[in-house]
Amino acid sequence: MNPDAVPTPSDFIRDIVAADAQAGKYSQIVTRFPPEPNGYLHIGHAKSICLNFGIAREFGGVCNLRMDDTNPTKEEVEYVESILEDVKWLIAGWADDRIGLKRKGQTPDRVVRDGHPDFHLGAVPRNLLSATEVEPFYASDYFAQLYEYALELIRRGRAYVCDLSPGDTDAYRGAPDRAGQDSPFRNRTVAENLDLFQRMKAGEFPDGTRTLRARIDMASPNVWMRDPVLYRIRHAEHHHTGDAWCIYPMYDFAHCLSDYIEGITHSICTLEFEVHRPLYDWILEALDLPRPLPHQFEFARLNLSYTVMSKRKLLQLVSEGRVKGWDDPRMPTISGLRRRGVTATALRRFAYNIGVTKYNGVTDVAVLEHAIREELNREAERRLGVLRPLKVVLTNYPEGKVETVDAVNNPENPSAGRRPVPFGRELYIEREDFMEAPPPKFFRLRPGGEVRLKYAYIVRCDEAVKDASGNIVELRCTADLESKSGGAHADRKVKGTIHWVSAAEAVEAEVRLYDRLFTVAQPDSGGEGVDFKTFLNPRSLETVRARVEPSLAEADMGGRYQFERLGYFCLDPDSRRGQLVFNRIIPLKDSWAKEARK
RNA sequence: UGCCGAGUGGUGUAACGGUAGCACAGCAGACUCUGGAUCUGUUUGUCAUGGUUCGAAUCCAUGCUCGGCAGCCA
Repeated sequence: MNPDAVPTPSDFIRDIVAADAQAGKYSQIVTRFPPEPNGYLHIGHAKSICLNFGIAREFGGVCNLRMDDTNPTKEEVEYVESILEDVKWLIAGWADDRIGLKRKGQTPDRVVRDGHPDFHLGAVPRNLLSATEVEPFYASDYFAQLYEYALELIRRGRAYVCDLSPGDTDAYRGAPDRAGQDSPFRNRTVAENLDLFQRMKAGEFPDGTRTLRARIDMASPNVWMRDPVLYRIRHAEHHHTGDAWCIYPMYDFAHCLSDYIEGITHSICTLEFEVHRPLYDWILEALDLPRPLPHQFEFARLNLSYTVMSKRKLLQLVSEGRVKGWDDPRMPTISGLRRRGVTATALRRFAYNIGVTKYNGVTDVAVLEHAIREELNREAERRLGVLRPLKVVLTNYPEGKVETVDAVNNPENPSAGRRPVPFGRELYIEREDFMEAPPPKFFRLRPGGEVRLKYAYIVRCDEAVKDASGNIVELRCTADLESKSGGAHADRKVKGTIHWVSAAEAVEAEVRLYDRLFTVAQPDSGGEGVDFKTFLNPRSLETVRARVEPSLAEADMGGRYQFERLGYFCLDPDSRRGQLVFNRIIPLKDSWAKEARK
């Protein structure tokens, strides 16, 4: 089954888009995904990507990828590149024909309507240009146009240059339940504002000495309407525009106008921007723009149990070395999940399953895990691998004899075929599949007990050999030579079946076993002054030397395998020729673990 | 204590005045050469109180609870 063959999603935002499309409000639906390149994308962004690109594909529209890069001091090209890669990976084969990009280096076209400036820059039609000729949109590509819009706002008496210091600006703003006070610079003349703003741009003033502010209402119950800052002075190098500018627009000013310039119809963001919506609309309306205005809609961001989602916290984990990098397989980043082996289709299915609402809840990470297993169970070929090897000698099996057993590649998909696996006198089995004094309902090997070796023989354990300190180092067993799988007398039933590898033929591999990064469901709700890192799981990564069946020596990067009875695994990029490194994507559900806890 | 928003089983989400459903999780069982998968059954819910209505999760009122907002961050 195609994992994307799910019913068309429905939610309150799609309802709005559908109604707008129905009413013929727009010639085309245009959404946008606007990350700030100040960190790596995480699974919360994946939710947003699935929403925005999903709407684009369902309504025959486009979703522009835009870098929201208006703050030079926090943004870097490394982040731009990772964002591009992550988005492309996540939408590949699904909505990659809907991504809105622009010609490299292109900036908005200038149109003058009724003497007022207007700018437009739409996405380049697909297949018109090759991948090397296009790039994402950048808010910073609109700095010149935004500057013109700012001048227009000043001319209309809707913006002014304010000389208040940052501290005074705060003080004048008042509090949520206390009106603010007008800035003493609020009533400067248009000419003076124009002059000052141009000089701000020219670099005449140091950082923090002046701002451009919207002239709205210092007594507004919505603090974002209390003459919000539109431009600040920052003599800083910008990753995309270099040193061309020393004034930079604020989010609220840049975002709505970027949306407008690109012809966005539905600007979908998260709940915390709800209080900014009046400002979003105010700016666009104050400019009296000639084309249809974009509208902002808000949905609840994703919160996942047992992890953290804020870029600030993820950055902290990276910079403090708590994880190996942004793409550490334990990270909820898209690159981390990708390296871990999680597929894009699983992420999309997850996004579909959780839905879109305005309720700010916490999604159980089990929902994600289920989406991952569901696909992998269907798709992944099975292999035999032993994570913690315990040697087994079949005392009645001829020395030096090697036979091959016939193993099923994927019981969920017969067309995946079968493969030969070597079998011999000396084997490794999983240490935890043997217990000297097992509890009830332990269906694996025990002294005197029998177990089926998957695809091979039923064996009985005769003796557990121990070293001087009492550790079990080897099991001596006898095989029922009549019981070989597929053989004439194979139908004898035993309660347990375990996996194994042939000692002589198995290859060694490093296997990285990942567990949740945090020990508590909500690490960032620890209460006052409790650092989320307190709850870091010290055992989130365990590395073992495993033995895996020889066919895995040819495992390919990007391949995903189920090691039978254990979980799903994929090759890590750290692998070298002859040095396999596997990541455990996710373990199989383990109902024995549950039983054992009782 | 100003403004904005949200409350449906353990979690997430449907039902748009007409049988409260789905998914995940849980539990019980069947089946199984993966204690996987699959199948069957099943526990648990409309924040509260009033009102409108033949009928309310849905409409109205009041209250309660939770989240967001006072960056020259986004």
